[in-house]
Amino acid sequence: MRRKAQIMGLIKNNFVKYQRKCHALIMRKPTLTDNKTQHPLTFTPATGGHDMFRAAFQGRLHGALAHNLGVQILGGVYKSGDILPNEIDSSESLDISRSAYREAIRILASKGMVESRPKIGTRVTERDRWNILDPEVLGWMFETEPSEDFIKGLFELRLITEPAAAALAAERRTPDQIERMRKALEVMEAETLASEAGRMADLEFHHTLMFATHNEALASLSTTIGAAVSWTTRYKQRHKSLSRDPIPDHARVFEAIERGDASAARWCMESLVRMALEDTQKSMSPQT
Amino acid sequence: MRRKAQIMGLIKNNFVKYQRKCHALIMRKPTLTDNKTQHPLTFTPATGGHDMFRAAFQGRLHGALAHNLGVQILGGVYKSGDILPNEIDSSESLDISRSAYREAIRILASKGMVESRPKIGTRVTERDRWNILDPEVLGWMFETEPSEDFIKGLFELRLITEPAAAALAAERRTPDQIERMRKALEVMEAETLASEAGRMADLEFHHTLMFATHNEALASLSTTIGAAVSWTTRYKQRHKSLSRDPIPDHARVFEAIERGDASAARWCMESLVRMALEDTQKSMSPQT
DNA sequence: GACGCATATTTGTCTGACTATATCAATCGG
DNA sequence: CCGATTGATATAGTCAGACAAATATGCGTC
Repeated sequence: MRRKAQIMGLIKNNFVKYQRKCHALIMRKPTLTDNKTQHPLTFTPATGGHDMFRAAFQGRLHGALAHNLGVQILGGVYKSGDILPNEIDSSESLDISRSAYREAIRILASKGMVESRPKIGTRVTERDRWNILDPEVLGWMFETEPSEDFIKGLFELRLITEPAAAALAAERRTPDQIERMRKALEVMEAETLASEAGRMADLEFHHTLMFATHNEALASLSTTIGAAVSWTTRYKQRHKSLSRDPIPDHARVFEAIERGDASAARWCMESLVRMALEDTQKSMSPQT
Repeated sequence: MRRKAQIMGLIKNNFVKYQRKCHALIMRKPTLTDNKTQHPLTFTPATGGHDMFRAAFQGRLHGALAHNLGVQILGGVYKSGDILPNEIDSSESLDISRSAYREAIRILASKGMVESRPKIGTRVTERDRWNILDPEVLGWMFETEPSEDFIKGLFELRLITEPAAAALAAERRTPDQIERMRKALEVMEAETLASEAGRMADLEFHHTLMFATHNEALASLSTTIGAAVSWTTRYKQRHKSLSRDPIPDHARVFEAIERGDASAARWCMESLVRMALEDTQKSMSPQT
């Protein structure tokens, strides 16, 4: 194995030199960079680009493709049971290599959205099998206006988990976590939710809260829900100015947690989420 | 661009032929087939092989590798912040191609467990960033004995979501779903949880229940939790025979849902989960 | 009519080369 | 002496083309 590699290396080196020469002679290198500017797949952060998500595929081809395909599937361009064109055709028509295409498909497959088998192709799975709680998938979901039912469902989930989590957090939080939440709250007060920094602080607040439950599964769910919250908040903002100031609600939750009052924390959080749902619904109903 | 490729292709083709010749001469190709029979990665379904999960990577190399790496990461072989050996070395030492290795890494990356950047390598991310609610990840988790805290956390999550879901299901279930739950219950009664079929019926019961909430997010969470339930059940079984018969609990939940009594459904479900937690804890404590 | 077998098609795997990118060090300018 | 620019280097990312494996489909045989 090694021996082979060595020998091949020797042979190759000379050839590569020749190749480079040809390369340079035949045609100025298109550098791929100026090609990329018009590549149909360059990830255009149309959504504003939360760092959290952008990080996942900053300019990586397979990531961008997975994103696009994911959005298309969620948006109904490909329906459950549809079979995408085979790898050769797909990669060719997208003007990318088969490897890149395959890696994109692997990403989708790992989120349960497609399933590929030899001789069959790559099939979009049933909707109830795909993993919509994956933060990335959730992000894709919000690229196209998600259905009202879906958003309602999301809030229902928040309404179930977050109050319970707040109660647990009130019992288990560490002083350090209280400090972090206090800081986040201060930032929120200063910036309001209209700014990116304010939304980030909101996210930090909820995330720290979930983390304070010292429950790994719950914390993970938080990351997801946090993502959703951030999306809906943005969504809400876009349609009309916020009708109520959510800061007092947050402050009440915080105080309850700080003094370790579990049932108060639960109750305040429930009211907070309910308000948020109301706001979101209000901002959605006009265009119904 | 095209032209370049063509010309290079011509030049290369001849070279490649020569290369192959050398290749063949220097060392017989191990045909991969007879190599594979003893391939260290052949997925041995040590866990018994739930169809649901096995389907994800039936013999696929990248799937098996993702599985192995995933288990190793979850098991602490690679810690957060560790950087795995580079792609060339890894794929060589595993005796697989770089593509297969890369696809495995993509799977892991899409679950948030690793993050790879040029010149840095592939780094294991912070534990709180990985997506433990992904059904596959959860499955991997149970390959090595998960920590008691983790299991407790999982049950806490069940304790939060399932009663609420039962209440919603009581209000929204369709006749069809009642029928499916009844059937599942019957199977459970006939087979008990000791058999595979019985466990499957249990899973079907919970899944249908979650589905009956007509809440997509909740249903997705159910798939995950269902997976967890099935794993813990198996886990429980392995250590000692079940101490209590869980069928009556299920029956009570079912009846409440059938007659649309939301608060009863919530209450019965809560008691069911609590019992299950107790059983699981009992079967874990001995070896503490 | 049922069962086994060939075939064709599609994903899966392999190989090797090249590109892009980001870190780190060294060098140059202030 | 310090800082910014630049270059070297190592690593993931992309590409291209071949071959292997799997399996649904259709054919042929019994």
